[in-house]
This record gives sequence, structure tokens and C-alpha cells, in this order.
Amino acid sequence: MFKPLDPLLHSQLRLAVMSLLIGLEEADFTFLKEKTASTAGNLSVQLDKLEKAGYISIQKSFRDKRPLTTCKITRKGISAFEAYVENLKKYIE
Amino acid sequence: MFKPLDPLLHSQLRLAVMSLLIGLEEADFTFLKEKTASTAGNLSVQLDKLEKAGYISIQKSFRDKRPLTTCKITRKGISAFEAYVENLKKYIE
DNA sequence: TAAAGTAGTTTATAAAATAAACCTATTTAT
DNA sequence: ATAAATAGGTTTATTTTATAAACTACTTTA
Repeated sequence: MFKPLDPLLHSQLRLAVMSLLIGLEEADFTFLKEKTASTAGNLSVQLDKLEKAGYISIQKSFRDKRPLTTCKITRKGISAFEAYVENLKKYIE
Repeated sequence: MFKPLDPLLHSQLRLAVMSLLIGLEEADFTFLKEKTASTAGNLSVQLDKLEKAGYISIQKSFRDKRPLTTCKITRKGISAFEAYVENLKKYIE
């Protein structure tokens, strides 16, 4: 009946990040921070977790001499997100 | 864009309980425990939180000489659940 | 050159989820 | 009659998360 919800995705901030990335395919740290209205610290930690899970990939570079962190959803991340959504629907129908 | 998700409902077990109660209007502890496949301890704690939030009401009585805990969703609980679902949809569309 | 801003990371704290242990009473087997 | 198992939970302890606060490193502006 109620299948377990992927704990990595069942988190407000991580879910919002994945939701953005699934539409955009690529986004930088500042963009994600603004769109999710999160603090930098929290976002940094949660992006780390998503990367360690293989749900996103993170590229670090420089733009205009400043650090630039770019995030991209992976195929694994897309499937995990889709599975999570299907699953979650059972809870809210 | 992403409104905050009611932390009381954004929990796997509490959400499953509310999901059941919104359909049934009333259910006892054992039924909820079975349907949600949770441990008694966890369920006990989470029902307490839902009650303290005013989302459910809990009646304690006896059936066949044994303790019987019956839960019912409140009007407040119904609105909170509906608001949560509407909100959550923004994350998963 | 000092102050303020950018782009983050690390560390510490608070809150949540979960499991393990416990409690009280009842039923069943010996 | 009594020991063991079961029912129906609660309480306490431990682990995991989420979040905020503090910090780092560098750049730009006054």
C-alpha cells in the first residue's frame, strides 16, 4: 500500500532542487539558492548528499574570477525522482 | 514558487496515517500499525504529534478488556492535509 | 586600504525518525 | 495455579536530518 519514500528525495530542499533540475538540466548554486529560498549552508550540504547518491553531478569552475558551482541531474536522479513521484501519489490521492 | 511544506505532514508515517484517516474518518491503533507497516513505538510517537497539532483526535477506551486507541481526523487535519497536497504538487509537477 | 560583497564550506545545534526496552493486562498451555 | 506467550501500547535512548551560525577565501567598491 504505502511503499517507502526515498529518504533522499523526501526532504523539502532536496526535492525542490531536483524539481528545478529536472526541468532545467543545469543550474548554478546561486540560482538554486534563490529559487529555493534556502541558506547557502543548507543548500551546500543538501547538494552534497544528492551528489553522493549519484542523483546530480556537480561541476566546480570559475566565472569572472569567482567560484561557480554548476549542478546537473543524472539519469539515475531522473529515475529516482520519477519513482518517488509515482510512489508519493499513493499517499496523497 | 516552492512554498514551505507543513513539517508535520511531510513525514512518511504521519502522512500515511493522515492519508488513511482522511478516507476512513476513524481507525484504531492496530489497524494503522498494520496498514502503515510501522512499529508500535514509532506510531505512538507520531500519533501524539498529530494530536498535539490538532490534526487528529484520539480516544482511549477498552474493547474485550483490552486498551483500544481510536483515531479520527479533525476538520483542521483535513484542511492541513489538503493544503499540503496542493502545495506538494508544485514540487512534483 | 578598509569595508562590503560574492560564493561558497565547515561546524555546531536543534529537531525528527526510529529502535529498543519496558509496562500492564490478558489469554493459553502445562 | 502458574509460567509463557500475546495484545496494546508508552517511554527512553540512539541515530539521522535539517538548519543556522560561523568561518574561509577571494573580489570589488568607496
